[in-house]
Amino acid sequence: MGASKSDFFSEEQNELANLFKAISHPARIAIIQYLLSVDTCICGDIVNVLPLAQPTVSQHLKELKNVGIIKGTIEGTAICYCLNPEKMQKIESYFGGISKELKNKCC
Amino acid sequence: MGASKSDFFSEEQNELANLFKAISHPARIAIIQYLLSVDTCICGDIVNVLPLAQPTVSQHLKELKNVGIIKGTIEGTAICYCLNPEKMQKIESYFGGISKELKNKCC
DNA sequence: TTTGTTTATTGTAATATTGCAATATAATAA
DNA sequence: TTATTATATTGCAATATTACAATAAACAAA
Repeated sequence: MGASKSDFFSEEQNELANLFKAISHPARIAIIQYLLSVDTCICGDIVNVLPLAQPTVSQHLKELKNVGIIKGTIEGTAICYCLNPEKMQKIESYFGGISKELKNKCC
Repeated sequence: MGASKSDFFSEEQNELANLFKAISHPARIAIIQYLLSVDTCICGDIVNVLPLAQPTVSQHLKELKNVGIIKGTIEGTAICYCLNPEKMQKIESYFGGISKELKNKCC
């Protein structure tokens, strides 16, 4: 058989996996970096920054939005995108927690 | 056409994407959690913990090893697996850096 | 209204991932 | 040597992801 036995794993494990899947593509990393590089939220021009067609970028943005990594607010014809600081901090904490636990061990 | 225009993205972007891809599967999250839950490195019994066949687990372990998230040392017939604290801290720092930068902005 | 602009959705082809049976490899024990 | 045990590799079928052309939807301006 193939792909994804997610039923056998916990909801938490699947959620974490989905979160990391959202940032497991170079185009989506590039989107995050671009949103970081500009001072404010950005309206519109994300498509022009990436070497991908508009529907593809739209899809990538959707995936980032689905897991809460970015937020988009409608601004007339355009949509303004922003990184979600809470989510970033949550991911940081997740790995911080792992690091902390690992300090009590040795290999 | 399909899948992966990685040539158009930077090496750093591809590396980050690959790192996160390694932890974007519930089985691999489960492996990380299991390695955290035991006090020492674990020799062997990872296969018994997961609802997957031995070759599948072996594959998942390989992917985690490839990006440096776990380390495996040969111990007689078995192999002892450990999480790599340096890698965990590096990921934590990555998101810490993002969080820090986001504090100077507002949406 | 029509036109232009921006983003989303649909459909589909190309590619990648997942899972496992079968098999191979490597090391130890008898 | 021949088991036995533990892990890795191969090959392949099932499924998921990626990319984009075509189209749709939503809104503003003329």
